Amino acid sequence: MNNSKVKPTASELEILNILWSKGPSTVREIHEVLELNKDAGYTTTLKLMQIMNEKSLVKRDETSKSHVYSANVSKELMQGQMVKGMIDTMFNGSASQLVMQALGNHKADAKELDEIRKYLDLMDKKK
Amino acid sequence: MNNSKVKPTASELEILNILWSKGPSTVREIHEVLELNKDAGYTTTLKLMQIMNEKSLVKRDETSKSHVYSANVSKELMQGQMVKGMIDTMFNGSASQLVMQALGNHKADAKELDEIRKYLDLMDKKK
DNA sequence: TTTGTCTTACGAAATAATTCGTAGGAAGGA
DNA sequence: TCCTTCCTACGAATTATTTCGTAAGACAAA
Repeated sequence: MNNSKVKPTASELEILNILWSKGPSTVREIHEVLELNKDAGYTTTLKLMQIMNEKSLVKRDETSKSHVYSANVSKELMQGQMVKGMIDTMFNGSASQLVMQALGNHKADAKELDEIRKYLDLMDKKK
Repeated sequence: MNNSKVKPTASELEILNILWSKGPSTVREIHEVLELNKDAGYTTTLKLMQIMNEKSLVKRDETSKSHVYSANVSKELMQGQMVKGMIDTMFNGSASQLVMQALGNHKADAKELDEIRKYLDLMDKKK
């Protein structure tokens, strides 16, 4: 039940991303997706997922012969952790600095900008 | 002169941060700052900075006995790289998703929100 | 000059992360 | 049953990162 502050490595994050988008999956299924972008052996993927299980990043259902893994941390939580880490180490603790950097370099389209504006208004009203 | 896409490790990033805020410094000076937060030997810091020099993350002036190091990548560039990496790996390529996550969890104060709004307007006008 | 202090360079140990080979068991078809 | 295929577990090799011990030179004070 200990779960706070686990930092996934880059490889682990790739796997989590697949689990978040596909939902519960076997090692084989995950591996097939990974293979599209990089090449690694099947047992490499397996091992990685076993380690993630030990770390409680994922949980697994051992009912059937092929274990079924699912993410044990939410994408939102992990996003939050990572954004916070980034703000702390690279933006002197200022969320808005990060926001401006993000907007500056990756021109969101008009629709996106609008969403953000709405979001800002929403936050104002909450006060 | 090859410099694109160097990824600093966590330790290297700590050093870069110090260089960015203090400007050109000797190993001794950097080490003294690092010591405030963690404990590591002097030669550890030295080695790290030598490696960073090889990677061209920093450059050094060997004129005096104590070499003087300075950052060889701008903070803004590195912030950009890292934000981009984050957007790509964790936010499906959407900058605004990251922005909202950042705003959601780290309530920027009213003044900050205002800055962001101004920034958004600015971007609109640019179009 | 001799000694103590500070510096760099170098190599290698310690630790962390990734990769893979091999063994053994389950399941299905011939 | 016997063979082939697929699965897990495990241990160890490989690679990356961090840490530090030691040597050698510069320099200044005694």
